[in-house]
Amino acid sequence: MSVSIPTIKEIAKRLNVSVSTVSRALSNHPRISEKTKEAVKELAKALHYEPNSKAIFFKQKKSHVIGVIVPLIYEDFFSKGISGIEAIAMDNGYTILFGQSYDSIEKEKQVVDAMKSQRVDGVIISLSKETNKNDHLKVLDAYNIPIVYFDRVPSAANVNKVYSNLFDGTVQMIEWLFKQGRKRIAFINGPAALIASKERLDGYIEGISRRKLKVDMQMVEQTDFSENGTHRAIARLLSLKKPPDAIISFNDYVHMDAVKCALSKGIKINEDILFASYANISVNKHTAYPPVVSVDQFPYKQGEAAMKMMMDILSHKTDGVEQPDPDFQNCELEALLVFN
Amino acid sequence: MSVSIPTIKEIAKRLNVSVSTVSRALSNHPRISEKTKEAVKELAKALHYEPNSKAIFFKQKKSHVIGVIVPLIYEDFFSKGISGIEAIAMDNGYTILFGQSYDSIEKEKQVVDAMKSQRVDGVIISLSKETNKNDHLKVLDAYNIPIVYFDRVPSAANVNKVYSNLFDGTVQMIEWLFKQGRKRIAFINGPAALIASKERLDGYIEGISRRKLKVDMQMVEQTDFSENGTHRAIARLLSLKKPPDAIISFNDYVHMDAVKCALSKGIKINEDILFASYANISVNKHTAYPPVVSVDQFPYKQGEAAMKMMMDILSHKTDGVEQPDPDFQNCELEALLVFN
DNA sequence: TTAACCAGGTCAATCGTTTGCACTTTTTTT
DNA sequence: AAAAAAAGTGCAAACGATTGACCTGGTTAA
Repeated sequence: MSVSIPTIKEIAKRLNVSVSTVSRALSNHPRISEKTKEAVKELAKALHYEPNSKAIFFKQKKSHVIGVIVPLIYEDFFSKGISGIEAIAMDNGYTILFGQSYDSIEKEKQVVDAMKSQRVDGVIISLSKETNKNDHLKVLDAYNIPIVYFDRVPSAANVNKVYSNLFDGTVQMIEWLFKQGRKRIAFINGPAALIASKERLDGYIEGISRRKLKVDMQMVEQTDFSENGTHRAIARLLSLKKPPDAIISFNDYVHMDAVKCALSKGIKINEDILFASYANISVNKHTAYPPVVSVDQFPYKQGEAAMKMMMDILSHKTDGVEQPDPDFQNCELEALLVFN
Repeated sequence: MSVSIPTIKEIAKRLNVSVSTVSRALSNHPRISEKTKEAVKELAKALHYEPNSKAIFFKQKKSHVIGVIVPLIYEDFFSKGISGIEAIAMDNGYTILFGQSYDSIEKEKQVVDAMKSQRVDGVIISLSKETNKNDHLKVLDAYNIPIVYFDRVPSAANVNKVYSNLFDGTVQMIEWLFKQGRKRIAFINGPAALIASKERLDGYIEGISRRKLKVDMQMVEQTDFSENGTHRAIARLLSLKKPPDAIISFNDYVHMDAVKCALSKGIKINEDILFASYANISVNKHTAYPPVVSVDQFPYKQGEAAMKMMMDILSHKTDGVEQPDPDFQNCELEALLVFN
């Protein structure tokens, strides 16, 4: 089975040259003659030599590994985000070290520590729910590990971040619903504590106001994301004297629960009431009642953008030297409407 | 910003002892006096010293990193599997290096190479679709990197693998449907080339036969997983003189498409026809028409089992020494019925 | 008294690779 | 033909931590 793994030493010995010559030959150093280079490369290939990245990265203080931390990988949004991150990483010869926070700060810290101890070159993170602080990530500073925040970003300005503009997307969605002739647009928001809720609500208010209509808070409900919570919200909306003719759900899960409840009350989905949502799961196209319109945040693209930003930061890092004035990057992607 | 990262050397210098003393003090070596140990540990804490795993792993030829390769992370099944893997890894001080094959052998090779070059301690892999060979993983042997196959396992016996028994699960599902009084049970299978299709079909045939009924291949349809493919299958089943009173779909995606189509033909879901499926997505509980019964493969548990197996293999690996007779582990988990 | 022993350390090699510097040969320039 | 430049290599240190072998000074047993 496992014969000893070939090293640069082995090649040097067999060719009767020094290890430094081999090292330089393999990296195409100009001071090495073509003849020697060829001999070395040939033998390297014959032995299936592969540089030991552990040793190299140890020496160069680089790992070519990026840590990626998300709250929950089985949320479609994040798994797609990771895919985008991974694609760009691969293209650049980087690999991904992976961790989940399960929306717990405690776990998040733990994962961050693991990443630190593995000496990743950088960390891309989507903060755990309800967190917009990033103190527990300060430890990475000491190790000079850059951080790119992704989607769930801290509010502070002095960080690198990639996120999408839900505000504009929401305004657009309402504009579109108006164009379909809907005037009583209801909104099932998430818990008020979430930044994501505030963003959406602000967009909702702006969208409604822009049409010179007054905002009716009767039309704004709230859910804790449980099926019951959503059912209560829907039930109240449907029991209004003037029930809505369009309902925007916080996300696709809420949307599905909303539809389920509305169906049971005999509502004709997307006829009596148009259902809209924020796209975050991909099964919609398979379900019987997808939302007619969604605000899509393009998680894959966001992932790509985050990794590109990371690559950029890493390439500008003057190795080992103190950064005089780190420029923080801010990438706001547009959220767009998609129709089913 | 980044002051230099503390090393063992730094501690030694400040305490005027040798690096070896520091190293031993930190690892609680009996030869070091309590006094020295305490002094060292105290300073280490004060400086926020953290061992450089790159250096350690380089020296010890261990990385404490496990490579995990799955076809598609945004398939619920795999993201849950990864979560299970990650949980056990965390508990054991391991981290996960992550890669997707996108069901392409080419990509799979690429990822395997990346893992190899990162010198992971082991690889857990779910093979890309339609592959049950593992030749391209042989390269890992040369580096003595153990492999645990997960869910999509090769048919060869001399490998470590974890998978679930779909055959039994399918038989059980049919038994249950019979108990509900259903006698005309149809089955929408996947492409014949897939092992997963064969497993299910075998279970189906066994389940039907066990009730001393003859298997009617009219009741077995096939889909290529496209919405149209599934619609065609459903359409044909519904147009039979004796249409089915139960339909088992290959998976939840197929199930949703099937329901969508059946609805449009006026079928009362789960009344006229009971719908069953193989659980692989978690949104089912939110959808309006979940399958009444599913065969669940418990991906999270499978992930845990795979990682535990890996830990076991790693702990039995007599470091550096040639393994005389590697014992291959085989873990077949039971797939169980779940009801909605 | 002297060898034997022990506690508590230190030394130095090692892992695989990179890289600045020094050292030979050539080749070129004067 | 001598000096200078260029080309091609080798030496050895370095990265951070581990570890077997080797000191040192004191206590104990013979």
